Amino acid sequence: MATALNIPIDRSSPVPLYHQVVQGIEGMIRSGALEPGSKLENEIELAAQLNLSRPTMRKAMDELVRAGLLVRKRGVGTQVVASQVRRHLELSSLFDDLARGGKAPATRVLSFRHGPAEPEIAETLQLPPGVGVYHFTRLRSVDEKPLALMENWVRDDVAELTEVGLRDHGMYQILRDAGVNFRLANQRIGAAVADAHQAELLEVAAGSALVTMERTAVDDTGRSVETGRHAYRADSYSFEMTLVQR
Amino acid sequence: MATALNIPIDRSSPVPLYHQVVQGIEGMIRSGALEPGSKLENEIELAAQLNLSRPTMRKAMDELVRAGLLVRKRGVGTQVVASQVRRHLELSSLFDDLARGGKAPATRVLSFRHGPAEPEIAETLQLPPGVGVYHFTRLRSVDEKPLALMENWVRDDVAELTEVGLRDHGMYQILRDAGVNFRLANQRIGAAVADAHQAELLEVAAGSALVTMERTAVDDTGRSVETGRHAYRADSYSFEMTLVQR
DNA sequence: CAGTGGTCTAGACCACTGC
DNA sequence: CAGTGGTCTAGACCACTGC
Repeated sequence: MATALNIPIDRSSPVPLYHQVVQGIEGMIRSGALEPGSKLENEIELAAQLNLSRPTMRKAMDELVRAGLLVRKRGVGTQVVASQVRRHLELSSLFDDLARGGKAPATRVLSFRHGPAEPEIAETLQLPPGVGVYHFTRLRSVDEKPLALMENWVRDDVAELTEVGLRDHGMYQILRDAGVNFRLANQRIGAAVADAHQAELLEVAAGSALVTMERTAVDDTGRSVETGRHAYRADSYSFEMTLVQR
Repeated sequence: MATALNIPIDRSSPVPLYHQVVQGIEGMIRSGALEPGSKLENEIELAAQLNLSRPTMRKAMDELVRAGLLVRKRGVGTQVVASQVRRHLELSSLFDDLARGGKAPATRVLSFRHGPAEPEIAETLQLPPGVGVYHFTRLRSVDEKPLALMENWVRDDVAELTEVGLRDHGMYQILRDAGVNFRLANQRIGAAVADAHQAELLEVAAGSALVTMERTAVDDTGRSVETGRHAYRADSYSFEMTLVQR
């Protein structure tokens, strides 16, 4: 009954073996070769099929379980999840998400300042003495339609930001290019109604629903690099995610 | 410079060793024994200190990285994240969240039906022929204040639901008690403005902001057990989460 | 170059499930 | 009871970082 894996493993590839397995199983699920609800062989058998050790096979399975593609039960086995799975909510930027979706995002920089931080922002970013911030607001549109109003603060010791740079590129892209490796973000999603100013910029009626998001992002040295408050048109944007039981 | 770990490891405990380490480090971070931004010893040294193998130590570290408490960098080392971390968005229920927060949630069951599913719901839950659904709406309040309006559909072959049961217990608790092991959920968070009906029940002005959430939950056999649409008062509720770079 | 985390192996023993 | 995933060990070799 269980489906055998037909995954090419390239031991000379720089891609880790467990990740080749992850990609292979993801591909088989996407292509339909592994049907929703179908059962996999036990992990010892699968490891043998692919000439891998059991820990390596397990590491691949663990990742797929965390991604929400497989479910496992001790004493029973491993199954492909019987429902369509959305992409896991990742640490990504709006600009990248839009670009990946084939859209052409456009950005208008509404304000841009550089200087010392207000106490509240200094506290949020835990700024050391002498470190200032860039503070700017942007309006992001897709196909001429306004989508998001974004206010952000960025430590000024991680990169040099300019108004022109922010108009032409996503903020995360600029920071990554400057050598910032983002590791995690704390974020809060809520709702609000548009005030007159927001309504005019986002081209909706005052009183329309907005999805609000506050985020602070941390890099691989543990520093809080960036914090921001965003408002999205609720008719054009929502946050999708897959939660996995720990 | 690096802080030594002072964690009791009990090899006779049913709690896995790696999880004892996770709990120990979490505790040291919470108590301040491990300061934000401080560096840990390398993992081989830490494993030796606790008399554990390196893979076991690594498994604990991996979990803490995923939880957003540690950041690691190859060739450099491991650090405690320098910012306050919120709890990871988990697969949990509103009722449990409120109860954990020391609140006393109250539920009013506004409607309750049992029968065949509408085609859209049957599709969402991928119901097999002959399986019906419970369909109900609830108003959840905390300290007499309305917080959420919830409409849910539950497969009728996983548990027997009653109006009284739903009034006195959280839905997830009832399902877990009936033997359902939830594994993952797909959810979408957005915003809306309250219509007259919602406004009256939630005791806000019509036109107030609401946080909306749609969710479908999957159990350990891969079945979609439950789907629902919820609306929360935006002035009292938001979704917090920590995203970790994959 | 020394130090760090990342990957991988070949085992062992155990807990849980369903018959 | 047989079958499954869960935990754990003691190594090995490698890639990357910062000096």
